[in-house]
Amino acid sequence: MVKKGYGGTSISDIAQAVGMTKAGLYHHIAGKQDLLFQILQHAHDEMERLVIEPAKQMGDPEHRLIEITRRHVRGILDGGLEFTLLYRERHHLDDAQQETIALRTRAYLALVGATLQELAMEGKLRDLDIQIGTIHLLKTISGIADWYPMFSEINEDHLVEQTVNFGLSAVLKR
Amino acid sequence: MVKKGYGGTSISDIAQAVGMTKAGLYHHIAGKQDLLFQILQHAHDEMERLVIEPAKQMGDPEHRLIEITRRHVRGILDGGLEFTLLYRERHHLDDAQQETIALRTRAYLALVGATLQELAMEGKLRDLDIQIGTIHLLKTISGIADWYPMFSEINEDHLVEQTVNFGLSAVLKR
DNA sequence: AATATTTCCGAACGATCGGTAGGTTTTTTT
DNA sequence: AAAAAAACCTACCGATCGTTCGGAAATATT
Repeated sequence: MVKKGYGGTSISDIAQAVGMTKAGLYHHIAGKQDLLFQILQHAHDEMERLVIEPAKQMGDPEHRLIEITRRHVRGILDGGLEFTLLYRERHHLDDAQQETIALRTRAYLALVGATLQELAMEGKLRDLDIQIGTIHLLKTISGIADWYPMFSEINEDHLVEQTVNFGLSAVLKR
Repeated sequence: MVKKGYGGTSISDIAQAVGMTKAGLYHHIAGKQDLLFQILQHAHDEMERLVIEPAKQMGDPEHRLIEITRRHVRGILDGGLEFTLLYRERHHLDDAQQETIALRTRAYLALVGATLQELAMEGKLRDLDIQIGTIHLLKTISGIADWYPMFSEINEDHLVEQTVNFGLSAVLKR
């Protein structure tokens, strides 16, 4: 589904991938739409466990921003968050499900936004629009999931550090 | 198709959108797959006309980078390049078509990469991996198409300048 | 060993998919 | 005004879609 999209992936495809029949698979899922919802919920669960919670422990906003970037990129590379790619298929959900996902996404955005705000008050931030900076920062990170499979010769640790530097340089005075 | 994806958009949907029947539409297109190919080709045509050609006229690499960013973002906001979003549906094409699109994409990437290389030789570039920096830069820009519809209250000129600053700060010593 | 529960499958459903054949209407060319 | 070409439609094709049902295996519980 990551490769071929929601509409391009049939229930038969999924069933075959897990070594089952369609009917057998339907004993475990409530439907195709709900499967997508569960996947997105799981992705957010992992995001909170591996990125948000650890980051919230950090008092210093600069270190927090570095930690968020590092852990988020690492999460994508480890494949655990790769289905963040399915986030863009959220329009296939019903309104209530979309709202649930939107809330969790906005919470993550707010965390990064608040961190930039703190940095601004410490005088460490460049003269930039915090909202736009926040989104650009997160797009740079989440975008890795889009292109990294095509450039897999790049060393993972190297990519993590380069991304941290790229993001920090973009928003911090340095 | 931008909203619902290639697989999620039927020929009937498209026909209805242009006020025609399926059979009527088929008088103008060779098939669904070829329609996607033509759209991507057109997007690249526009990209070359509105972004690449003007940028190639500029001798100074810093001004060239600014021009590329400004024109690419402007192109997205003007909607003419919005279907860059369909770029991620390229796996629905056959191998030959995919290669054609990949070549044109790589050419754009190479233009930005070469510009960063020039900046490096002028000593204006930060200590960064040019390949990764290039991709991050272009992801920041093209990513706008993903989220701007959800934040359409942001002023367009403001977004353009903020994006130029974000990108330049990320890669240039300043 | 008997029973209950979970897991899975074969077969089929109505709906929709991309695509086509043949003919009618509209427009352009002469 | 006649002829040619382009635009468009109705009706249908086989294939596949998501989903369901009744029952068969397999597993767990007693």
